[in-house]
Amino acid sequence: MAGRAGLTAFKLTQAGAEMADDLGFEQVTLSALARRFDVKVASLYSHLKNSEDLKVRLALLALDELADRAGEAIAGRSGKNALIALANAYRDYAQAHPGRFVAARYPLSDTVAATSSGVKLSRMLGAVLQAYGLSDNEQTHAIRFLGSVFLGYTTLESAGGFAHTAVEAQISWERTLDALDQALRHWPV
Amino acid sequence: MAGRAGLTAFKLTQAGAEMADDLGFEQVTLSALARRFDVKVASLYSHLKNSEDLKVRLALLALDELADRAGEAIAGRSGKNALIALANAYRDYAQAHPGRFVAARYPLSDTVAATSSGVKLSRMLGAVLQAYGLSDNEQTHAIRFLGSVFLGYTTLESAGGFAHTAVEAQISWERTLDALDQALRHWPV
DNA sequence: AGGCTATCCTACAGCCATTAGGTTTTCAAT
DNA sequence: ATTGAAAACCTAATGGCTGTAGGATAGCCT
Repeated sequence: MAGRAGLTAFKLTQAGAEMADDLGFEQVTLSALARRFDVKVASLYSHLKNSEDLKVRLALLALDELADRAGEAIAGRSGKNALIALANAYRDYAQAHPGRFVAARYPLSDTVAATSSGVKLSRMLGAVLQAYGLSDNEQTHAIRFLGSVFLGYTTLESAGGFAHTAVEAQISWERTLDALDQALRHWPV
Repeated sequence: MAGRAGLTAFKLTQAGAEMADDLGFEQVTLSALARRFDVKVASLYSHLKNSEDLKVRLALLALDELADRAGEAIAGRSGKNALIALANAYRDYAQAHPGRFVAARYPLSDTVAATSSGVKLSRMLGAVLQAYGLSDNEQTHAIRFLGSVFLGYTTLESAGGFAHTAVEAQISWERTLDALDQALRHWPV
């Protein structure tokens, strides 16, 4: 026997995130995680409340990482440049970490969601929108609009929804960003 | 004993769709379905290949229904009116049938997807876009853009993503549609 | 050294999916 | 009306996953 595995909730979450990217979010089970650490499943319950707990941790990790990248992307930029940088960070993350990206959409309770990096992300969208000079209420509408486009586009793309047409996805993405900028500059009061 | 249940793949799919809307797509299991028909699980295998088969059938059913409603919505309309009608049909369906709406996003194989009503839906988007006079290539980009917005917005809304701000979701939706129309009318060549 | 505590274990129970192979109902053809 | 095959449904068994209860043990602290 080679001593203890030295498990932590964090290590488990980290490993789960890697598994999610490699095998898919739905393949991340406590059983698979236990196999990976050469440990019995029951042992995981010392570190995780249950399998739901693991999924929530994965969601929070993904939101954290996503918010970090978004923050770096918009640093020192504003206006359309900031918009493009944030959008690309979002899309790049989804492509580099498909499993984590699915995890980021795992439904969280209201209280957990309120303390997640999801709100950070939402505030960053607001920061990017500053340059477009909208009122507070309109900014909220615009944040929802932006969030919808980012989520929808990356979801469709990562699900292979664009793979069947010969038309380049990269161009579609550029058009999408241009269209967004256009819509924001002429926001329908 | 009260005779046979008279199962069919269609009846099972129908019941599964109702269960999805009532309890959530992920709660639709062969076991639950068997309980509902007061039948043993193994009996279902005479009608369904396996549980994956059931999920695919649910996805196809949902895409079918969605395409039907979208088709009715745009009949006799064009331009922004058609866009709004299609968008509302999409959103209404997602709200009325949350479980089916999740099912509609269940990943399909390329060959199955190609024969699904998803392509119908995509062609309807193209039809709506006719009024905006885009080239063939640009229309493909615009279809992806529209699909992204519809999917993203309804996903966020049905996941309760807009419930925390006091700002009305209905207004956000109207702004979103106006913004879409704006972007399409001034499509970035 | 002794003891505490976190860590990890065995054992068990429950739910779900799937397969193999048997029984019963239905229905069409005699 | 009988029969015989196909369809519908069943029992039984396997294996994977989650979760709980309670026991053993390693590492650390005094």
